[in-house]
Amino acid sequence: MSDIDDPATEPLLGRVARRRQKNLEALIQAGQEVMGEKGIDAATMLEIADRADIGAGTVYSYFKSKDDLAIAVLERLMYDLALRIETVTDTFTDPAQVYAFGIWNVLVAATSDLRWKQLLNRSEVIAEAMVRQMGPFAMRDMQNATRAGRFRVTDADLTFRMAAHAIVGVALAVTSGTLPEAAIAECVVRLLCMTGIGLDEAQDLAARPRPPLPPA
Amino acid sequence: MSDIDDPATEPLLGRVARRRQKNLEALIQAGQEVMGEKGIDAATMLEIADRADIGAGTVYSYFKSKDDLAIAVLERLMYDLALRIETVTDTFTDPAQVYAFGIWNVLVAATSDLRWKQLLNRSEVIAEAMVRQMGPFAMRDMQNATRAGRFRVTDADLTFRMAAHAIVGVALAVTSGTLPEAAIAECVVRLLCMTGIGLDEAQDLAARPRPPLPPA
DNA sequence: CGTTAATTATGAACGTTATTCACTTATGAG
DNA sequence: CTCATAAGTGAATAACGTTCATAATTAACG
Repeated sequence: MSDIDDPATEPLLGRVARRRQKNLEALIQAGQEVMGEKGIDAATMLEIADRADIGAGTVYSYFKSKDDLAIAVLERLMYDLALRIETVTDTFTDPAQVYAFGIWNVLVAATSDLRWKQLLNRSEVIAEAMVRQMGPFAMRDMQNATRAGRFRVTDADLTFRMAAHAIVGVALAVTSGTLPEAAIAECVVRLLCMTGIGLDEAQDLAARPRPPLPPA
Repeated sequence: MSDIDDPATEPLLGRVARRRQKNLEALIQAGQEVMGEKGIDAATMLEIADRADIGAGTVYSYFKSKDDLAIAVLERLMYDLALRIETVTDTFTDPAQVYAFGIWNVLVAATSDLRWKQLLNRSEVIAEAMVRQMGPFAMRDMQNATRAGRFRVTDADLTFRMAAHAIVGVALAVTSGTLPEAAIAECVVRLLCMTGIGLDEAQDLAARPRPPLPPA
């Protein structure tokens, strides 16, 4: 109690912090696996904890609740996809096409990736994760396109939030067979319409070729 | 076993059928109350059964599961609102305005009716109920407006499904304070854009006066 | 090194709640 | 009145998220 310097949390960043980081990653990874296999509700905290090789109670020192963990899992999924999309779109010249390419690929991922299918049943959670993680990218693209005179977006936040929920809804309908796969293309067109670009231009945008995404 | 006529289920419609009908109504009513007060998840089957004056186990002879009951509750809510909207719109002459008025009022109900707020947290359930109960009305309106040359909708089912999910998403954001009340108007504009009508006409449509709905 | 205070991990125990089921009650036909 | 069937009942069950008393680990300090 005599030391003058009080570095507070500085010396705490040793083995503990490293293990904590590893455990956190293991938990998100395990959560993604189990929830992706059985769905969020059917996934049990015990199985996730086991697969992450962590005690059942310990999970709660990383996440406040099961929903909290689910949010982290989904946000990770969204962020990873956003980055993969980004690697392709930063070669595009038309800002409107950047946005179009983005939502198209999100829709494709949501309907084809097995992991996503199980997660769609908690629409509000997955849509919220999408807004938080992909929103910044999407809003930037919409604003760029608006500045370039392509889109006419006044509230990018609202517009993308609407798009995110619509995407989840359509993905849900497609994976459950209520809507055909072909609906994806039309969905993209309609989401582009929401930006104020007009139907004809939207169809034109949606018809552009789409380079493949880099592998996950 | 001698009677020639075999009306099958005809004689069964006596006291039993009447009680069954009453119980069903009581259950949906009680479900609406309790779920509207505490949310779907926090509502317990026991409280709902009690309030409907029905044994806890008996509920399962009316609904396969809690989710099933929630779906029935939400579909009832949607259908009632659809009918109330209908009483106003059947005096309209512009078919595009009929659709615009409808989505606007759904959005208003979702953000102002206390009961709805608690239910929004199960987005996919409420959106699905909306599609099932209001979809037929909305699709008819969109198709009318398309025939009249106002909208340019090719897949009304898809378009309204997207709208329903977007509405729920926006309502969720407004009630949670993430979006301001003013977002409702802009949301309506963007949903109208999805019909292919173009931004300017959409804004014009959204600015039209809206007669009040009849009381519930 | 050994000691110690504090932080983190553990998994058994808890409480809650949707659902089931053995049993009772009500109904309508003969 | 009697019986067979359908409907109702609520206590018992099972499952799972979460908590908590205890144990292990850590890093600073003498």
